[in-house]
Amino acid sequence: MSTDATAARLAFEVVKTACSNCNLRELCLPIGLEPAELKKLDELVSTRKRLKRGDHLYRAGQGFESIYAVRSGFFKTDVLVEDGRDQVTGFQMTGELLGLDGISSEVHTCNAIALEDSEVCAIPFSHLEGLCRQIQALQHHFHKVMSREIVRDHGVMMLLGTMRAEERLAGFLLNLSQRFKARGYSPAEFNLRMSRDEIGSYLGLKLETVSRAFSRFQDEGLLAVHQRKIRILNTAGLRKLMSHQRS
Amino acid sequence: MSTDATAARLAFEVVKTACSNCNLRELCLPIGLEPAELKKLDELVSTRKRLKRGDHLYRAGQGFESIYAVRSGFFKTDVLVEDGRDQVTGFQMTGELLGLDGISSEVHTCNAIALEDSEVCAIPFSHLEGLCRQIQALQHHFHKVMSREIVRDHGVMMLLGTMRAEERLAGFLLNLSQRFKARGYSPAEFNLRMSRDEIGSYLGLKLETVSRAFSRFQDEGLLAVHQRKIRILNTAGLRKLMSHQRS
DNA sequence: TAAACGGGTTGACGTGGATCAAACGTAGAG
DNA sequence: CTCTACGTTTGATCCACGTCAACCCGTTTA
Repeated sequence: MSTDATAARLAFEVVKTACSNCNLRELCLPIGLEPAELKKLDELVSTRKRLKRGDHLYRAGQGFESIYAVRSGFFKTDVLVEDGRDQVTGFQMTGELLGLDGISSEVHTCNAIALEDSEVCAIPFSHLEGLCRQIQALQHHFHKVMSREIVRDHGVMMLLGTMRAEERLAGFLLNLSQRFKARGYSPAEFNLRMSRDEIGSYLGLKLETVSRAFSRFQDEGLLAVHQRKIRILNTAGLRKLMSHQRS
Repeated sequence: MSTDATAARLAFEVVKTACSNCNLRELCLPIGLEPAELKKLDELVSTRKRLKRGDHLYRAGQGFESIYAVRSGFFKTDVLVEDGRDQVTGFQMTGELLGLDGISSEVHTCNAIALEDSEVCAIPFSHLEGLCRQIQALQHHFHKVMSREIVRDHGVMMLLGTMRAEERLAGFLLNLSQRFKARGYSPAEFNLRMSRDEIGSYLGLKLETVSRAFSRFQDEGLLAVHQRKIRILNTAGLRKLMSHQRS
């Protein structure tokens, strides 16, 4: 890329963002702040970044400086091991934070990849820590967000450790549904942004198994599946399927 | 329990603890603090709690107030779902923190159970947050600890999602070995504090599978196993086993 | 309009680990 | 010292999911 083009692109990317105007403030960090505090946060979140589908937001091994809030779009995070194994560790949508794993060692431990054209707010971490020392509500909220990530991970461990294929997929779909709902979208009808292979990687299954489970759900009238377009026809049925203990 | 006995027990339990004298300070929170700061921390960590093998430190659903640092002993955390499923989400040893999952919703989301007679320091969380606002080094360290927990969970997800039984057990043993080493114990010879069933639950395997994997490791000369006493004979072999990608 | 391509579906078959069952320590209790 | 109990080991069998392979479908490229 030429220097000119880079400059132009940067000029385009570095957009002044205002948390105080952002319609995500209930999902993201600024929840429950006073106007004066919000203003401080505005100064903190200085840059927005646009990414095209397939772009890396960051890569494993890269130095950690900022966490990111998804403003629009959809991401996945994955870890790869030298022996070729890889695992999708999460999917992130609007209002969710990316990069918390990098705090521990000052280095990102996974890759974050846009699954569609997306926009994120970069939050320089040392600034965030500074502000957390000033604003108790922000500090507490940030701690809650990190803790929620730990709880979420425990849920995934549960899923991977104790559930069979159809239960895992049902759990995954119900989780997505609920997150879409929380963002004002239909909980019953949505487009998957990820491939069967990526779902499989997240759920510890092969893509063929994921595909078969989709087909079976459709046969049983739980879902209408058309490529990546999903319509949930029987939420209760999916939920019941998940709680069928084995043994 | 009679009121007298309770009072006596409480009197016994509420021991003044001094972080500044604690030999764990490299593992726990106080790393890299100034003497004056350490003194403040001393005031924060007011109580120590003793637990007998099998005691619950806290239970899922219980209100969250404090996080705990393991001073001595060994713990497991597990989540149970109403349908009867349960999963061990982690094992904690000296210097490690318990209860971070409770921050998100002010309620503990898992059970913490002592696997041997143990002692913990209770750290009232709101006090900790207060101190984090005053002491930058403590704040940063705490954030690192939370982030490390997230990274650890990703590792477990990797293990559960992509590894086969022997690889999981090898990974588990190497992890334990490394943690014992970091605490000044032999990395090659240690006692497991948990049953085969608990290992299995953590690794997403049945106890029989764990037992068979132990036997095979012993046959192959990688380990000497005598009940819960483990001696690692070939660390490199275990490590190699783990990086044998499949497919 | 065809050809190439990537993602998805479906079928046939193999296998790793679950399940079921029995026997074997080792540790407390009487 | 025996009895009982619990955790562990080991064997035989089963099955859910992985593997391999063919085919389909929608999209992009020539």
